[in-house]
Amino acid sequence: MARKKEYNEEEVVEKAMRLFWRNGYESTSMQMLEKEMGINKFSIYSSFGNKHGLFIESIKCYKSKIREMFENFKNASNGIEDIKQFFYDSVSSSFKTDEQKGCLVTNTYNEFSETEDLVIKEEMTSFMDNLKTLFIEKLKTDPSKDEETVLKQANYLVLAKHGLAAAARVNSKKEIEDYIELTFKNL
Amino acid sequence: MARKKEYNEEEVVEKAMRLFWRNGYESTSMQMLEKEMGINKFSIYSSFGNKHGLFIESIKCYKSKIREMFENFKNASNGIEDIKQFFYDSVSSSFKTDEQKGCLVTNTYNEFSETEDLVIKEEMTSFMDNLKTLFIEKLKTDPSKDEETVLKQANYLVLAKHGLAAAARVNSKKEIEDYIELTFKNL
DNA sequence: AAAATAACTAAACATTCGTTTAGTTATGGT
DNA sequence: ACCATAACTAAACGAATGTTTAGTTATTTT
Repeated sequence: MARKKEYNEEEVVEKAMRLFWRNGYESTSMQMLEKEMGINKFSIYSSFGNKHGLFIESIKCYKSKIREMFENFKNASNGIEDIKQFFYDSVSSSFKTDEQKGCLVTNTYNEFSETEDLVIKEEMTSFMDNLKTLFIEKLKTDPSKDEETVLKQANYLVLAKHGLAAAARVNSKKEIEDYIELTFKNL
Repeated sequence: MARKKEYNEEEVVEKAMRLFWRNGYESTSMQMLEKEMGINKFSIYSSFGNKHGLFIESIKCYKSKIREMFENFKNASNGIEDIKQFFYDSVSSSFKTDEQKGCLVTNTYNEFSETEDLVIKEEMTSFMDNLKTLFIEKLKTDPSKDEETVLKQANYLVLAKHGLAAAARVNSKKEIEDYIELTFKNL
């Protein structure tokens, strides 16, 4: 054995994740990552292979960060009201850390949409699919809704979430809240 | 006087605009632009100064392309039904040319959100503000709506349009249509 | 027809990108 | 205590970026 790493991989990945979130993949350079992560380029490369590997790891980090939020959402038992709360939560969390822009998933999907990067693409669509599945689950708690309606409304909510994510920084908090209210008015 | 230009500036700008639309600003290189526009780098630089200048010109081109659509929308006189039609139109136009991804405005706003590029930023917010103004105008045709409701619903529609733009390629046409239906259900 | 000038081509430019390499420092086991 | 080895620093790498320059071609004016 030999010398120990002077940094914690999980910690530096989280820092990278936030930087990627702020700037997107292409606009985040290795120099910026070096500074933000507080470690040398060599260390980044020996820990994560290359920039792409670091990004994948950042996505995984995001995933685990978001898992808790999803878990809470999943375990709640007030149907549509939970979805609504989820909307509010996701907004307030992106207002809380107001450096972050919108939703990492939406941003990343947009940036990689023209590439052939299937790993990234599948990771992103899996995020969206999971969300849709949760919405369906919640909507099903209302027995008066037939299957078609549930699916329709779930798709609607996924798209509404997209709108929220895309506009979370350009619109005011009040506008966002009004939007959520109206979104749930006829569900 | 001397030699004439062998290309039409308007034509090549439109080609540049479509390329920027597909790839975003950063991911579109001068080499790609050279090929797509069909003219030499030198010609691009002598006509538009630099890459940024060409992009500004591309935005102006987009603006004039969209103006017609906006004008039609403005002159229609069926209130909310016109807004709904506008939603369908903007979706079908982005499905028609399925190379284009979502909405140029939303994409650009996302890409430039972290920069200090005020020219671009203002150009983008002006697009959004114009849209909101039109929505307000349409919603006002219903005398039963008070001013607050109109404003609230206009904001709602702007955000819904965002969601549509962000998800126009990842979701199926049917899902998009259902989304539009539900969006207008309680307006 | 010749001179002037603007538009063309293509190569070179400096800079930045992601990545690698060479050399140093620190820590582990024997 | 010493050697092996892993983690560090910093400089260099080639490729790609946006931009400029030098040199050629074509068109207008006199």
